Amino acid sequence: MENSENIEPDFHHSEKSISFQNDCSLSSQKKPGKEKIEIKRIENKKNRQVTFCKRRDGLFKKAYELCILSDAEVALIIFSSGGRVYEYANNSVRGTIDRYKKSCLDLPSNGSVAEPNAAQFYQHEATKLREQVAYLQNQNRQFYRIIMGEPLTSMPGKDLQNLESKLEKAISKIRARKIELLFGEIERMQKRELELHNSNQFLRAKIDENKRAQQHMSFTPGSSGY
Amino acid sequence: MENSENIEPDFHHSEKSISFQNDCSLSSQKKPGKEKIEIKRIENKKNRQVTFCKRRDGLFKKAYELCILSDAEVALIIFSSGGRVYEYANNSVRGTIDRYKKSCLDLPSNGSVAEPNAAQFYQHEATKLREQVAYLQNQNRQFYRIIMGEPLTSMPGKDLQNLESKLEKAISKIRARKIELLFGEIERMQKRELELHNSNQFLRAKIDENKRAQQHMSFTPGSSGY
DNA sequence: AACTATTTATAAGA
DNA sequence: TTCTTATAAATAGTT
Repeated sequence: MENSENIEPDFHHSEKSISFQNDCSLSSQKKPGKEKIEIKRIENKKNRQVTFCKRRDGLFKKAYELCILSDAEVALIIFSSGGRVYEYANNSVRGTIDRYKKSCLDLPSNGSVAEPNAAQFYQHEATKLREQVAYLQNQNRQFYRIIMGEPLTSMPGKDLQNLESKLEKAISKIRARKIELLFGEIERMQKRELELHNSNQFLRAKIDENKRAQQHMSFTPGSSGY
Repeated sequence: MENSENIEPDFHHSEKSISFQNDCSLSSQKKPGKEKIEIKRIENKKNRQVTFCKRRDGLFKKAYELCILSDAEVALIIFSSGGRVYEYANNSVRGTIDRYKKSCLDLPSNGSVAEPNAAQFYQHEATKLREQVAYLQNQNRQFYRIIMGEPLTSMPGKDLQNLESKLEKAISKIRARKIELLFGEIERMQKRELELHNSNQFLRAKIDENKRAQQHMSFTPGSSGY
């Protein structure tokens, strides 16, 4: 289509790899971009829909592979933003949901809780949610303390260690990101410099042209001769 | 990561491209293997377990991204081959299952609802708690993202700077606290040492006393002394 | 739907 | 368990 590359598609990869050793500055605009995206809601409706389909299928495939490779049981329910439902299960969605409910309610003393009633289920869920709330509140408090400068008394040594390493990682990440931004800035400036240089040359040429024109004028005022 | 290839790209890739034209039998074992696998049950138990964990996490991540990008609602239930349950949902597993049931129009998990009032009560409570969880999760979002390793794209440079310094302070604080704890420990140990020392002296005194008493005894046997 | 440059996931090794 | 690294797989933007 666009290039002669198509003649030998088998060597596509070796050809591609050669491009790794070269600086891309000359050819960076040759190929259309397929870029990293950040994980946030896609505003364009069409794109969102397309991405939904692609990633939904990808997710189903991964779920399938997990089942086969690891001998697991999976149920996956997806509602699109338009409200349509898609499902995957290696056994059956319903069966896996039932197993899930049982696993939530299972009591070691009771051999078979055939069909736990709804009240028990919601009660259990409420308990879980309360735990989650407690956890989140605690985390929130910790965050607040750390950032806002309250003392760290009462935190066990092991948690401190854990937190320290997490923060270290966060800082590394921040620094990497800053460097990335700096490089972006440099690139932008280089581009701008090039633009200015070009426009400069253009202007100089223009000026020279004007000068020459004026010289002609002064040598041959009012005349159209050589 | 990708740039690290630049160290010896020529060697690496020329070898690879040669392998296109040659039989691989001589060099196929040169590189440590990271190979394509076929999708079938992994027989080695350890490998199966490791693969399960990795792919489970990958699946959760993909599910999360699908939710955010495409504004979808997802519930994902996984049972490992060992029978442990893992779940992911952007809202709540239970809520999404309920929605799923409704969308199927005939998936009553329980034919007869034994205690509708109790169930309603807990369901209401669960709903409230879910709201609270959502609120707290939102409140914690920044912290969670940073600490749990989500990307920092989209954060302006100034915020990054700010965050970095806050985390730096937090780390200093953590280290100070750790040192404090260490000093506390040392102090405790010093105190303990002193106690032991004192008790030691006391015991020595006691022993000396006993010795002297025995010497007196041996000098004046059968006598009550003075 | 198909293509492909990139990014992301991950199998194996340390 | 966590990190690394080579490779396979997924996918974003185009056509």
